[in-house]
Amino acid sequence: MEETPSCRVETALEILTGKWKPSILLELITHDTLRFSELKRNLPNITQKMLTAQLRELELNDIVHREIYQVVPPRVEYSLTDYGKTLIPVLNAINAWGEKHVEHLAQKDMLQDTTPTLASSTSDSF
Amino acid sequence: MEETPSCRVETALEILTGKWKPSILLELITHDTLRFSELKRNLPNITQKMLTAQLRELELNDIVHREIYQVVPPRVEYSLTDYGKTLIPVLNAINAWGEKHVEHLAQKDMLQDTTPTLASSTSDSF
DNA sequence: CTTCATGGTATCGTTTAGGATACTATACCA
DNA sequence: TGGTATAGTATCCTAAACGATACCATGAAG
Repeated sequence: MEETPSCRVETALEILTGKWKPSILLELITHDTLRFSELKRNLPNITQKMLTAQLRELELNDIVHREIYQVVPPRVEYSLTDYGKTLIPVLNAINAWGEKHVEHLAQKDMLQDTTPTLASSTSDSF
Repeated sequence: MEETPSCRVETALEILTGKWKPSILLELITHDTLRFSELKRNLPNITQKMLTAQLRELELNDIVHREIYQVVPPRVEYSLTDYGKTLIPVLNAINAWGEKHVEHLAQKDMLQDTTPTLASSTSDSF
C-alpha cells in the first residue's frame, strides 16, 4: 500500500467516478433522504442495475447509509453518512471549477463556431 | 447543453479521470516542466501509448502545454498552462480528502483483520 | 554503415464499465 | 384469483478503456 499524493487522489477519485455517482451524491446532498424509487425517478436515464450497483459501492465506502424498513412493498431509504458529508466541500470545489471550465470551453469554441452563449448563473455552491 | 451542478461536476471530473491523469498532473505540478521521457520514467507502469493519449487529452482541454523543439533526437516538454494551474486547489482538496479516506479505510479494516497501520504524514498539500 | 536516443503511431487483444431486458418475493387490495 | 407496487437479481451484450507489442523518422556519434 503506497502513500503518495497520487495514490490519495486516486483513492478519492475512485469514490467520485462512476457514471452516476456524482448525480447520486448531489441528489442526496440536496434531498437528505431518498427512497430507491425516488432516486430512480430523479435520475431519468439510470437503469435499476446501475443504481443498485453504484449505491452498493457508496455504501461499502461508508459514504451512504441504507435503511431498510421491513414492510411490503419494500421501503429502502438512502442518505449520506456523516462521513459521506465530508465530501461536500470537495464536491463544491469540483463544482466551482467545473463552472469555470464550462465558460472556458465556451470561450474557446467561440473562436471557431457560432454556438450561442449562456449567461452565467455564477452559483458556486448547491 | 445542460447547466446543472451534476453536469458541472461531471465536466470537471472528465478532466481528472483517466487512469493516469492524476499522476501526470501531480508530476507537472511538482516538477513544473518535464520531457516526455522524464514523465515516462517517473510513471513506471504507464505505456507510451497511454502517456501520449492522456497528454493529448489534457492538451486539448488546455490543461497542459506541449512545447516542441525542432532538434534530433526530438525534445518535447510538457508543462501546466496557466489555466491548468487553476486545477491545483481542486487537486489539493481531493488530496486532503483522500488522505482522510485512507485513514478511514484503515480504521474500518482494523475492526476486521490485522493489517499493520502506517503513521500518518499529515501532508495536506504537495 | 551502423547504432542510438527520442517521441511518437499502428495494430491487436483483453478487461472493465455500462446498458437492455427479463425475472423474483411479498403482502395488500379488489 | 389476479393485479399492483417496491426493491431488487440474473443474464447477456456492446462499447470504451486500457495494455502489449511492433514499427517509424531523424541526425549525430562511432
